[in-house]
Amino acid sequence: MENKNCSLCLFKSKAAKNLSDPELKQMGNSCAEVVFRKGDTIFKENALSSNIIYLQKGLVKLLIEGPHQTQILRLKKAPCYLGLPTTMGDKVNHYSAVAIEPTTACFIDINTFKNLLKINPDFSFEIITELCRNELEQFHRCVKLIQNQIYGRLANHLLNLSTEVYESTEFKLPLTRNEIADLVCTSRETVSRLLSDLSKEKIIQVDGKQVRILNQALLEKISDKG
DNA sequence: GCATTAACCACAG
DNA sequence: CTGTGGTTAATGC
Repeated sequence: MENKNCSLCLFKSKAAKNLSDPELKQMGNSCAEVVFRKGDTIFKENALSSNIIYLQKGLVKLLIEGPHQTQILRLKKAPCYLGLPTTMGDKVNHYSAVAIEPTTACFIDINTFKNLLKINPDFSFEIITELCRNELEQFHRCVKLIQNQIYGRLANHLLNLSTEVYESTEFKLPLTRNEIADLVCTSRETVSRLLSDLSKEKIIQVDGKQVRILNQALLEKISDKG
């Protein structure tokens, strides 16, 4: 494994910007950069985990086995850390991560990471902030899934892709209809139907996986009231 | 009752 | 992998 020089990294996380040169060197010595193709598994549920993963580039889905089927927990876009809860919280992963676009990730040894948390409070502060933001997002998503109807949940996902992930009103769906269903908790058929309904209503334009949002205001309304 | 919502099944591109 | 149609169960006026 070749040692990385994290000081020179162009994709340094907000947290890592607080690390001193020696600390970055320490991280680089126990860190491996790995490139994943679309569909590659980054880490797997129930496998032993001894690394914190920092996503430099790319897009990832998090999956967990539910009682009936696989549940897509959420999408995560770089730059971000992956597997903090699952690596710090237990010895084995409680969920899997799969790249859904070409992705570059750094695997940081957990002991090195823990040590950096202990010796650099500014670094720790940023990590905690990221974790807290995540938890808030989870809470909102949870309530939305439970209380909104499917129209609202799907509209919410489309808006999320548009505003958070791609930052454009036009984008290519990174998931199949089936996966969208697993993410917003419905059936594949319903996703198909609702997408064509939204298209008939001129709220979005759909061509295969290509989507353009035509009426964002209305989509937001649907996402709220759902 | 009657309407709506959404899942499940089947079948065709 | 998708889109559609039929059927059906649950829920709400």
